[in-house]
Amino acid sequence: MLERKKLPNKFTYPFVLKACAGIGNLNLGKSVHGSVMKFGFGDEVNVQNTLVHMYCCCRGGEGGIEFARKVFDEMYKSDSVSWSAMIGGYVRVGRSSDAINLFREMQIKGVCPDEITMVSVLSACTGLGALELGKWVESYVEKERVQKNVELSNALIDMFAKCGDVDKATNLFRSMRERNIVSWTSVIGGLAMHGRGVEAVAVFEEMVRSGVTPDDVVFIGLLSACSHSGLVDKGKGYFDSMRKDFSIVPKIEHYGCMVDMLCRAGLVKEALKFVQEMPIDPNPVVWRTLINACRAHGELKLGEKITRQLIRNEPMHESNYVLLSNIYAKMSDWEKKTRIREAMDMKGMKKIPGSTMIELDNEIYEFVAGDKSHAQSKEIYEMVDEMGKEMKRAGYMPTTTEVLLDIDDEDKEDTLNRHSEKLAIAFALLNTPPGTLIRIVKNLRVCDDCHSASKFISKIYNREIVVRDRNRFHHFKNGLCSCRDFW
DNA sequence: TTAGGGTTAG
Repeated sequence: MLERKKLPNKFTYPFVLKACAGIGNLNLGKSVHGSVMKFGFGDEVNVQNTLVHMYCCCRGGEGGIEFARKVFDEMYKSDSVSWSAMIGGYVRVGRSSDAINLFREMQIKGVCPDEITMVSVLSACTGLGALELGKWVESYVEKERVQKNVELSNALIDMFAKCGDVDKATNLFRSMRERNIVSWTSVIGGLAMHGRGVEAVAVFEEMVRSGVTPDDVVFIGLLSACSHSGLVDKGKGYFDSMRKDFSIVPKIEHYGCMVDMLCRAGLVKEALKFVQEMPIDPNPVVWRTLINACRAHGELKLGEKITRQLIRNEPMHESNYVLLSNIYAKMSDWEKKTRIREAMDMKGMKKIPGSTMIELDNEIYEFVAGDKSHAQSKEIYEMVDEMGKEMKRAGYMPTTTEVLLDIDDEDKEDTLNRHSEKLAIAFALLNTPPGTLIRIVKNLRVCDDCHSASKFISKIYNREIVVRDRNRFHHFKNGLCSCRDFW
């Protein structure tokens, strides 16, 4: 009897391509794409949509996102699924601006977005830290009556929290009729980022009381909340409770939170002991947390030793060199610092340039250190000078040990004044009415000097300044910061 | 009976 050969049909490929997406192997995906063409399913919109999604999920070589865009651009007919797949793809690889631009194109083309599209667009706003844009998306959802399901509400909570308006995030959470563990996690994590640990703990307790079983992710948010608010004893208690009361085995992220918690509290030695006694291997993130604490709390020799070991294990990770360079700067050991710089140059590594973003009148402005590209550049630098004078009159001392260059103090001060954060604040002071809140978003952590300067500026100019840095928020008000100088 | 989405340390 002849064996009947089964041929793939148009329902087969979405399955297979989805599996490829899960594996994330570009070459495998390409070969399935070849098969799609061979069997004549290259014009099926459903198959094309999954191809776009598959390529968006693939790494390797030059990355799959450009292949995805090629398939997407060549589609004869596209629907909201195609656009969502492509927009979501950009978000996943961190290309939030491209995601937003594609959404604008979608509107011009007249393709109607649905709730899934809007979730990705909100994630893009979150990635950029663009609150005004996020608010616009929210009003669009209301106006166009996009179905507001749990996922979309969760995306809104996350967006508001990570774009700086955690009160709005909390209110939204309160108004939800149906919540799931992600909703709770988003609001707890959001409060954590803003240093509102006591409230985060209260929300967690409320969650448990209401019968929702915590998972490992919500514990990351909870422990990070304790860490950012200096609640060391509470944090230790919850860490033990994970295993004891909820049978959750702590993962490296939970250990990371504990190390961070001890470090922020200045308990560097205890943190080191904790790391040495951990039942799982510490990863580079844990070591870097410890190293940064060594620098901040003056344990410079210990920090140097750990960093040297880390560089031996991870020689191509640039932030390790930056950490070591920061330690030498604090030791005022310019010779060793220069050698680190040279080692980085030889390996072709560069420090990531710091940048600061600010939204004004529906535009996004970005500043880098020493930026002269802005039309208002002259006024901005005049404003920076004026700010410097006012701050000094109020008692501000530039933190010149932060500057990683072997130059004299006056030049160091000039370098500090050109930090992107100060340029963005000057720009905001020039262009917004007195008393208005200033929101800025940084790609790196805020430096000691900008942190100190922001406190002075909030008082002198009577402005609340909300800064999102790489890890968390700082709310500067009347000369104080919500992080209570733990960061 | 197929395709796109939300939370995760520093």
